[in-house]
This record gives sequence, structure tokens and C-alpha cells, in this order.
Amino acid sequence: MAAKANPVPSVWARQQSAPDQPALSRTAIVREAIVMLDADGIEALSMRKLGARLNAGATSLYRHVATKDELMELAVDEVAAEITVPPAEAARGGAGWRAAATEAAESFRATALRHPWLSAVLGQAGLAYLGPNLMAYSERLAALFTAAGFPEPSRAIDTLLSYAIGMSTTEAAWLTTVARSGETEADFIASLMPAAQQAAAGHDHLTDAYADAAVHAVLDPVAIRDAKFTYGLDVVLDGLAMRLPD
Amino acid sequence: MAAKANPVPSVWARQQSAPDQPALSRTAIVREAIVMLDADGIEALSMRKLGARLNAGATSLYRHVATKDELMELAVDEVAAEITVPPAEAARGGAGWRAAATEAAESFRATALRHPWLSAVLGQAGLAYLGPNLMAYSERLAALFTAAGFPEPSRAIDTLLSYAIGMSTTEAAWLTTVARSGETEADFIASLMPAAQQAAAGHDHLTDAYADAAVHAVLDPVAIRDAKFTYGLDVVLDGLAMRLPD
DNA sequence: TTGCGATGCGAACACTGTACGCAGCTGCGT
DNA sequence: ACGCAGCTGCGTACAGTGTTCGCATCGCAA
Repeated sequence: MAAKANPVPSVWARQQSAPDQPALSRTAIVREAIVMLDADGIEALSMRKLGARLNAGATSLYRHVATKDELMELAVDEVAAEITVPPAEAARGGAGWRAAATEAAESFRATALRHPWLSAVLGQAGLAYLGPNLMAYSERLAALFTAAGFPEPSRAIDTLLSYAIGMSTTEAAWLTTVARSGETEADFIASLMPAAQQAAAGHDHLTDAYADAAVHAVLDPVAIRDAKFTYGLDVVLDGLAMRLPD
Repeated sequence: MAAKANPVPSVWARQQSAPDQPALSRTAIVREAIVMLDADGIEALSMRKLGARLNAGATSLYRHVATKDELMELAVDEVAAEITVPPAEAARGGAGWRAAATEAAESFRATALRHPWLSAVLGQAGLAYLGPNLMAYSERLAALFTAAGFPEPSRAIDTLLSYAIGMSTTEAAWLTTVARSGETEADFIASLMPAAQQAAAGHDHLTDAYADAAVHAVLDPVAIRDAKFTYGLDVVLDGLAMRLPD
């Protein structure tokens, strides 16, 4: 071989080629899948495209991942690691639990909006996943709410999470629709208004609500969504506070 | 033709053939699609199978429905008609609004569980649909909550609906998973417990919670789910009650 | 009777997830 | 040093998907 005739330079050149292509591991596959999902949405992810992105054939992925569903499950668990929950100590003081719960819920929402495909997957598969990050997440929530003194912490958690999931799902789906339109959120609302108002014709409360909402939403849709989430979150936390002993 | 030689019997025979095959209309397509979705889940619905069910070729459907997404949108709106909302008058009295809101939320949940695919579709498309039944549904909710005296009825509605959506989505996805397993819900829980407990190993609160839940859930999972929904619903309604003037 | 618009459909296209069997590399036991 | 075993990547192939297009057919209007 030529390598034997002039070993030194060729060796260095060869060595380099492997490390910068990390060799198609399970974690590399999941990481790249998340990148694609974030960028182009859930229906843009195919095994062939993912393989191409990793300089690999489509079917090579199946050496590291049993099926596409399993890949999605891994992606969900990977992303679950981004959701933060304050440590249980934060809830020991009287009103500390409330700030902590708020922080947890807002972190959930932020993650769901950062990865809008998450809601779609949860809608199909639910929370039956048992990945390590999801388990750790549940554990931290349980610790927080027991420390807060809730007699039935899992009930309280389910309530709060249901609200967070419902609101975030709706919001993520909306943002996905907006993104697909190519317009800004405000422009999209504006161009949707005629159809919406026509559909609301004959429904008095709806036309009123749309007229109100349209004005504000076009100005600052992001602030409106934030306020909406905070309002409902406070409602839920008020209701939960009534379940606390003392 | 032979028909002319003996017109009467042949006419009657021919007339019958059309009416009992309602000729592939848009409403017939949507109706049959819902039947298939209810029976076999969202991924079992393909245009070819749906066409076959209607004694029609796959591509014939496209004369009445622009695309599969549009078909799903029509199916969602059709199913939305099943969700009941008490009339606004029910909320005029002091505590009447609470019973009415409870009824509305429970009807939502019941519909979502009767058509488990609904959650999956909402997770992908959100509530941006403008179908007549969905509009009527929103209108009735708005009427109810304004009659109840809420200063910001749409905020209250969004909160309640978010909770209902989140809880029902999780529940529907769970029931879908159970159904796919072929076991009863109690059996499925039992056969899932080993894996769950192993995954919870090292997480103290989780193992406790699982141990508790397992015993009760195996006995009567349906009652547990009902109670869970009711608990969270009461939490939300308590929080909303605090926003009512007086 | 002659059209004509609406309706159904077979074939085809570009794509999907995945099973299978073959090639090559790597590292181990001898 | 050698050979072999197993792991990894991949080309091919299959069954199935949503959707387009052009052709046939049918009922009704003129």
C-alpha cells in the first residue's frame, strides 16, 4: 500500500477522518433527530433524511434504534431533561411552594414551545414513557409537592401538569400553524381575521370576543400568550392552595 | 334494451340499488371515516381503506374532499357537535354556573374518550379550525361564562379548556395504548408494573407513589380516572370562583 | 338527440418505514 | 501472526401511503 511507503502524513490524514464524524451512535442519532424536528416539524423527519444528515444510509440507523417510534421516545426523553423543577427545599417555607410550582410550570411551557413537536408526540403516545429523564422529572415534582405539604401530591401534580400540557399543546400547535404560513404571528392573525369573523357571524359573544382580541393580538401576540398562561396558572395554583392543610 | 320490453319490474329493481349505497357524498365519507377512526385508531385510516369501506376506489374520495387533512378537519368538527354545553340561563343563579361548567367539562372529556383520535389531531393541528360546530361550541361556552358574570370570560374558558384538554389527551393516549395491548386496563397495569418499578428504582417518592397507585388501580382503574379528573376540575373551578365579582 | 358537467376510477409517482442478506472492519483467542 | 466471530454499514426490495392525471361513464339540460 502507499501508506507503507510514506506512513507519517497518510496516518495523520486518516486518523482525522473518523473523529469528526462521530461514527453514528444512538445518542448522535437522537441529537440530530431533535435538530431536524425543531427545524422542520414532525412530518419532515424521515429515516432516510435523518440518515442522509448523518452521512449514513437510511437503514444503518436501525443498528442503533429498533424503530422510528422508539426513536421518538428517545427524543422525548432527551428533551425532558431540559425541563427544570426547583429542589424540594424551595417548598418548605410557607409561600415558597407557589413560586417553585410556577417556575416548574413555566419551564414546562418553555420546553414545549422550544420543541413544538413534543405536543404532537404526547398527543399520540401519552406519558407512558419510562425514560430516565422523565422519571427523574416526575421524582422532582413529587418531592416538591410532598415538601409543600400536599396530602395527595400526585393529584396536585396531575392537575397542574394537565393544565400545562393542555395550554402548551394548543399553543405549540398554533405556533406550528403560524410557522407554516411563513408570516409573522401578527400578520397571520390579521390575514386570518376575515375568515374568523365570517365563521363567527351569528354568534354574538364570539364576534365580540374576536373584535376585542384582534386589536390586542396584532399588537403583541407574545405578551398576550404569556398573560393567558399566567392567568390560568394562577387559577390552578389558587385552587391547589385551598387543598393545603393549615 | 330489455328495460323497455318489461319496464315495471326492472325499474323497481334498479331504483333500489342506488339508495342503499348513498352514492359517496361528503357527509357519508366523513361519517365512515369517524367509524374507522373510532374502531381502529388514527394510523389505521388510509384513503384506500376508507374508499374500500364505501365500495369506492381510493381516489374517488378526492371529488368530495380536497385532502386527507381536510377530511380530518371535517371529522373533528363533526365530532365537536357531540360536546354539550348547558344553556346560559343555567349560570344566572349564584352557584348554577359551577354545575354547568362541570357538566360542560365532563361532556368534553366523555367525547374525547369516545373518540380517542381527537386528542392526537388536536395535538398536531390545535384549535385553529373554524368549522360551524366548533364555532357554535365556543359561542355556547362564551355565553355561559358571561352569564356567570366573569369579567374576562375568554380567560376563564381558556383555563378550563386547557385543563380538560390536557387531562383528556393524557387519558385518551393511555387508553389507546391499553387497547393496542389487547389486555384489560387492570391487566395491562399489572403487567406494566415490573418495568415501571424498575424504572423508578432510586427515586423514593416515585416508588412510593407507584406502590400506592398499583394496588388501587388494579382494582378499579375507571373509578380512579374519574376521580382524578373530578379532583382537578374542582381545583380549577375553585380558582375560577375567586375571580367572580361579589 | 346532442352535448356537457359532474362523478368514479385505474395507473402512476414520489415517498414512507422496515426486513433481509451481503460486505468490510475490529478485536479477540489461539 | 493468523483466522475467526461479531459488529457495523448499506443496497435492494416490499408493502403501503397521499395525491395527480387522464380517461370512461352517467344523468340531466337544451
